[in-house]
Amino acid sequence: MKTTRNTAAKTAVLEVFEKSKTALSHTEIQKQLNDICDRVTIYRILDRLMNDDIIHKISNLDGTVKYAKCNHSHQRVHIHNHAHFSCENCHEITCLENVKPSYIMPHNYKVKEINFTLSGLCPNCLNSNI
Amino acid sequence: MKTTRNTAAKTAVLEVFEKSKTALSHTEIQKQLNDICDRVTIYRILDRLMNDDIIHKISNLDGTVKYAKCNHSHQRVHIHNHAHFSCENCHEITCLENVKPSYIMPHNYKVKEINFTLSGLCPNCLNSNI
DNA sequence: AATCAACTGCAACAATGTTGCGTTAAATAT
DNA sequence: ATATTTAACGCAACATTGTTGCAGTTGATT
Ligand SMILES: [Mn+2]
Ligand SMILES: [Mn+2]
Ligand SMILES: [Zn+2]
Ligand SMILES: [Zn+2]
Repeated sequence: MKTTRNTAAKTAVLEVFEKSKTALSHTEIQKQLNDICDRVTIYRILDRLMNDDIIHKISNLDGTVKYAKCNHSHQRVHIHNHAHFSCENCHEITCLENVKPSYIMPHNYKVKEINFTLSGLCPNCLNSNI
Repeated sequence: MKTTRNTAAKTAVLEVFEKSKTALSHTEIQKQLNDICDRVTIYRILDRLMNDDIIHKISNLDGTVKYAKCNHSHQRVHIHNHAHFSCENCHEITCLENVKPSYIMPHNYKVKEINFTLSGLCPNCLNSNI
């Protein structure tokens, strides 16, 4: 098995995730890193962090892709079954760790992963009533 | 209000949707159209059809975006609350019109749209046990 | 300190989607 | 039927996002 190394760039990316309360896109991460590494390197770090179940990917209806830290990496069986919220006003994406959809599937499908994203207005934008 | 016109290209795109049982990407549509129009035109037609609630967009975890016909355009209040299934083997995406997730949201969020995509193996690929 | 492979930077590329603008052709009125 | 209006089109040019190959670098281990 391939071992994974702790490089300066990887540590920096992890710090950015640690500081952020919302999910981040590749571009947002790059800006916060102030070009301490190449953008290709960021893509590769994100891939590794996903493989190691440290972050997870969130794909939004508008096509944007963001990443967020997993708050359950300690669990033996790692499963991302929580929902995400995408604000149509401020475009922030947050994990709703406690929102887990229930649903009934037709037979003959094998479900391995789910992606449940809700969009609308987040508490912040709702209060400043647009 | 801007009126919408029935052009040859738009009719051709609609026929492609009519024939297809699964959701289609922009590229798949372009191939089936045999270059009867420019690819930019297809993008613009898709935008119009979405505005008119004739098709809807499906955004997958792997970043691919597909479109499918709405089977409920007749309803007075048009809402896309059904799930979609994305097969990790054949990459086909199908509407699961009868699968509608139930969930409990925290207060202070205003939900306007949901995107619920499940992935795994579709009935076809499950039977030919990969 | 030497070794080894994971990691990086760079360049080059592919895929996807957008915009501006001059031209074409639906829909409507004459 | 013909003229008018403007939605829709083709084309070129561009932006963004993500991928790949390869030579060089650096983290971890011995
Ligand atoms: Mn998670
Ligand atoms: Mn629909
Ligand atoms: Zn917001
Ligand atoms: Zn399949």
